Amino acid sequence: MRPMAEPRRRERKKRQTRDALVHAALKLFNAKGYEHTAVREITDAVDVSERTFFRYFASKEDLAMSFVRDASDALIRELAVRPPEEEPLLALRNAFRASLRAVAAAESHPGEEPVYLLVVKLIDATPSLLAAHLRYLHDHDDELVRVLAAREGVDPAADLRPRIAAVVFGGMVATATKQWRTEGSGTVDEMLAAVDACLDQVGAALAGHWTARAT
Amino acid sequence: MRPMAEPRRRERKKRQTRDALVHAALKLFNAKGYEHTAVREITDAVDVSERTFFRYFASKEDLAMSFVRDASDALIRELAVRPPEEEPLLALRNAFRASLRAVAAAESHPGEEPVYLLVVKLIDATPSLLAAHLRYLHDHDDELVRVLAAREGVDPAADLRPRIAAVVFGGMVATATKQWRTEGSGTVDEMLAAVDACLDQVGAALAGHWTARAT
DNA sequence: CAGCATATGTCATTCGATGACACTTTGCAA
DNA sequence: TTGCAAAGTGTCATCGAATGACATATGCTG
Repeated sequence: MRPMAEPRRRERKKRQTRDALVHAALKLFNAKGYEHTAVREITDAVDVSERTFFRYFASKEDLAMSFVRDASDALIRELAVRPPEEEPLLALRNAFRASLRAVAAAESHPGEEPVYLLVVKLIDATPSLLAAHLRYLHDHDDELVRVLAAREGVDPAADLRPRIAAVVFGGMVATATKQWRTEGSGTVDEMLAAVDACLDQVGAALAGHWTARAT
Repeated sequence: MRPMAEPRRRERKKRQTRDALVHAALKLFNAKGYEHTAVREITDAVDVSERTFFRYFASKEDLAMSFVRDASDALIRELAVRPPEEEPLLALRNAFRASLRAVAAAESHPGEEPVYLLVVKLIDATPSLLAAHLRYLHDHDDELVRVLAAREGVDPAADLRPRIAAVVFGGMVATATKQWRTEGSGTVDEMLAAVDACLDQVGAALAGHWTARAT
């Protein structure tokens, strides 16, 4: 008959090897860099065949992007539960804050650096991963757009505003990440502060001429 | 002694093979898609070795990105010569208009579809190229930031506004391109109109709640 | 246990990319 | 003109990512 929620050993083992692959990969990536880590090395560390790796992940890149997916999903979820009174950009800001905290807290052994921050730094330091990340954002802003449009009761197909808000917000996060990477100690709070700083100046950056002044 | 600007045959031949590679590649890309075109096929069409290809271009991707580089450079140039009275975003908009027109007019035989538009469509339709394109924008916004900051006389290191303006503008171009690709006939004028439409709504998208209304 | 579905392993192959080395062409100078 | 040095190119070998075909092993269900 049908597989019918075939639980137990099989499913557990799958999750087990998957986790082992991710874990081993991350360890190697952080030790010798993404580019200089062969898939072979990852699979050797877990003792599975190379072919198996590509049954779990579409590509080496895909493995690294799994964290991005998680974070993106978390953002969407948090945005969906923000109170409707909050204006779009404030809701995005708060949702980002909540999701980043949640993702950083999850899957990180206390006392150690949050895994998610390691991944962010890895992505930012690896050209091909950065490209993949940007494309992910570009490809998945539709979900964000949907939620934003629903919150405000507008039609996402006819109204450009939700899409624009999502794109601008994404751009600010990307910009803030760039700043965050090059200065400071790389904590979650600093990241949030950087995003806030960017968002706080969007209005000023787009309106009229800029008056010379210290920031 | 030193090479000392050794011009003539050598340089001409180099440009010749380079152009031949680009031309052959573009033809093949548009015929069977970027992914399904092997470097081998390109070099066979030009009758050079595969190794030579990689002496001209760092990668297959790099060849496709050469057009993006040209367009980006054109935008920077146009922005630099915009009258200082124009506000930053208006200057960007006008510079984009001018550069797009220039790039589309260049290297396109009259009567045919501008080469540049073909490339834009190719990039947009090819995931890996889209990723590369986004990364290019992300990596090269510093140049745009410098010019913007210089125009307005602010310090790009201390002031986030030029960077934010550049990122937002880039986001709008990307968004407009997405729209442009999915609806309409894909002309230069439609592209410009799409960018204008996006830019015209940035203010409304970022401020307060959205009132439901037809766009 | 039998029989099935699924997960995994093995093998072969394609394609992008890079290093090492030899050969040819071009430019320059004695 | 001749001869040398440098730049350009070709050939060969190799690596890594990714995919298809096919066999094998493992867990699931009756």
